[in-house]
Amino acid sequence: MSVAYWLFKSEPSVFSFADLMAAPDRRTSWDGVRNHQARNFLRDQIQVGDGILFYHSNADPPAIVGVARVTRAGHPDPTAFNPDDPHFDPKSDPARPTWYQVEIEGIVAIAPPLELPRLRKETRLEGMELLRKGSRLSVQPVSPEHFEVIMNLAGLDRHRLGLTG
DNA sequence: GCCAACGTTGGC
DNA sequence: GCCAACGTTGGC
Repeated sequence: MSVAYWLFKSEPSVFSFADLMAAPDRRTSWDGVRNHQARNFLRDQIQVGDGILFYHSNADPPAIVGVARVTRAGHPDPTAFNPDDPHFDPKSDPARPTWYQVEIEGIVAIAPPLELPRLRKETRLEGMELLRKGSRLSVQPVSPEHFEVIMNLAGLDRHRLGLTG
C-alpha cells in the first residue's frame, strides 16, 4: 500500500492541533471545506493511512505544528445539509453531495513548531504549494520528498509514526 | 489593520 | 462567456 502526504490548514482559534489531540481517540471529521479543489482531494484522492502535516494559518507565527493520519477516506460532509451549521450549503443535495470530509487522527506534535519563515529559508522545500505566493488552498498535496525534509526538520521518523510507504 | 491574491457571484 | 464587483484567505 502506498502512502500519500497532505497538508491541512486550520486556524488555531477555530480548531488547533491541541484540540485534535484532546478529542476522543484524537480524531475529528475534517468538515466544512467549501473549496472545490480541496474537495476533490478529500473526495477522490485521500486514502486511509495517508500522512498529514497540520498547519496553523492566521497564527503568529504561522507554522506546521503536528502530524496526523487519515483514518477514514472521503464521505459526504453532513454539515452541508444542516441549516443550523455555519457551513450549511442550501445548494448541496444529499442525493448528490457537493461537499466531502475525511476523518483524521492526531499522531504527534511538532515541538518546536516549524515556523513559516524557517520553512521559506529551506531550499529543499522549493516549489512546495504552501510556500507559493498567494497560495490559499486549505487541503494540499505534499510530495514524498518535501514530507521527508519536514520530518527531518522536525526530528521525526515517518516509519516510526506508521507512515510507511 | 492592511492589502494582495484568489474565488465566487451575477449582470449583461 | 466575459468580467466587474464583492467576499474571503491569510501573510505581514
